[in-house]
Amino acid sequence: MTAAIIVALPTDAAVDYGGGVTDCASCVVRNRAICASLDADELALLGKLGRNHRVKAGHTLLWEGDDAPVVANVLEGVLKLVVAAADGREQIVGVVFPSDFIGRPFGKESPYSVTAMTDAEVCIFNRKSFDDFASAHPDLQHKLLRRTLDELDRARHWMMLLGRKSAEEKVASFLLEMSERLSGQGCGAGTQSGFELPFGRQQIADILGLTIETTSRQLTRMRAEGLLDLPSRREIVIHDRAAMEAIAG
Amino acid sequence: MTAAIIVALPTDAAVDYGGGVTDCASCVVRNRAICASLDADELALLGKLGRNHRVKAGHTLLWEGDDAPVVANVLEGVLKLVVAAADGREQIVGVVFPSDFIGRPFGKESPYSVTAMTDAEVCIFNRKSFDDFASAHPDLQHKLLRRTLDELDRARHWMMLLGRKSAEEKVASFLLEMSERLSGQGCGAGTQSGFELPFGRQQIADILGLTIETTSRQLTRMRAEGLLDLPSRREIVIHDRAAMEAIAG
DNA sequence: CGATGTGTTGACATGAATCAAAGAAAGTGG
DNA sequence: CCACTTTCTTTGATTCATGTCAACACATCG
Repeated sequence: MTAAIIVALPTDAAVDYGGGVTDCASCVVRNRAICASLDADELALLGKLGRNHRVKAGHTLLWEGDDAPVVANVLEGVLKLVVAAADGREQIVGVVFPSDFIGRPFGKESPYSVTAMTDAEVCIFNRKSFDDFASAHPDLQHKLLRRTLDELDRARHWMMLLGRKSAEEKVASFLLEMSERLSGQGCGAGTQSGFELPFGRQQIADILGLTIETTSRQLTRMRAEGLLDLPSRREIVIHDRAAMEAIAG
Repeated sequence: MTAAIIVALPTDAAVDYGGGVTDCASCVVRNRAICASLDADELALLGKLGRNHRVKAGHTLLWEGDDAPVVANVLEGVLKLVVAAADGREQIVGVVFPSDFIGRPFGKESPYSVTAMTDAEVCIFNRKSFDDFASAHPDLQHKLLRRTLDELDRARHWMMLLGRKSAEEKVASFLLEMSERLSGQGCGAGTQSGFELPFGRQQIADILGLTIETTSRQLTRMRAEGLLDLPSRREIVIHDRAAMEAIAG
């Protein structure tokens, strides 16, 4: 199955936490990330602590259980938060997009792994420095609190899906949520009926707590029923949104 | 005086948000709840905003989807956070104990219902007043942030359980977590091997994303295998903790 | 072109849900 | 304290959704 994950260990040399110096003023997520709470002076200060850093698709930024030395803002790309069992089973517990925050402030170790699903760019901070900075800047902390509360709501909502929904309902819910979150990305207005997923079947399965086969079958069936189209491996076009919502429950 | 803060909630007339005036200085959770971040003066201020309130077992304090007019600290008892589907399926997405915080600060509506599983006592705040107070008190907000981050970690960990674990693993994980959280309660040191659950089989099932029958069968089987004892409906005695941990995965 | 990773499809096995009924406990009222 | 009801739990028989195993199809890429 997913042997790769078990093999790779903290030795992964691809992760050094250096990277380019940050210029916050011109940052693409300046107004959407938690940094939006800061004025020019504060931003300059924080900028000194941050380092831009590229992560290739498939590479892991933070390892579950490791001391988590960094937190970061996502500038570009999509990353997944993964909890794994000893035997290799994986559950994706979160997916983060540009302007989202990653890492565990005020905590010793990372409760999950963070892995890039696409090539990504993140703005990294040493955790300790960030913690100190945050403690001194209530507005930043307020933003972080709001974000964390939103994430918690999302996680709990997802718990309902994982614990109580059928495979069909899971897939429908997933497609609807993704169409929303992905369209939030490209500045285009409203929800799009067609979109490109940043992940493959196995990863959808890991998000939904299903196997890749069940996931594939559900998608095929939905296509057969005219609910959607699958123009290519990662593209989805939802035809009948209302029906999809009815199924999602 | 006890100005009813808000009223009118669906069906359940037992909920009015009046209740006794709060005396924070002598509060049982003074040093464990988020209030621990406040000094005497601040506490007095917050105390004016709070009202003690009793909730009978089975009664609901907050309804999913409703405007959430209040937040609260738990003083005594155990409450559940529930997300329900239209057809009645329920998933318990959180269980809160004394000194825990409930409600959704800085948010419009409650993303889940909050229902007492035992007779409970809570210290209630009008949400708006609390939001304002919190915004003016960074230390309080910091505590709240830490708590929320912890809750998020716990929720994500639970997602792994819901999405990927077998019924047997779920029950074992549940028993271990409960034995820890419940012993955290009574000031007794360390984890206890025997404890009394504050909920029945159906509720365990709703926490684990199982049916009541499967839950019951797993417990019976574990007893048959000598892993545990079930002295009464709600009592659990874990005999072989190591084996239980091995099963939990 | 073979080689490799990824997705689809089929046949089959199985864990958990469902349906049904019987037992235990816990209330209730006499 | 005893019948009686109600609620909760256990147990059994059966079904069904999803997992598992296996083969194949389809891209993509040296």
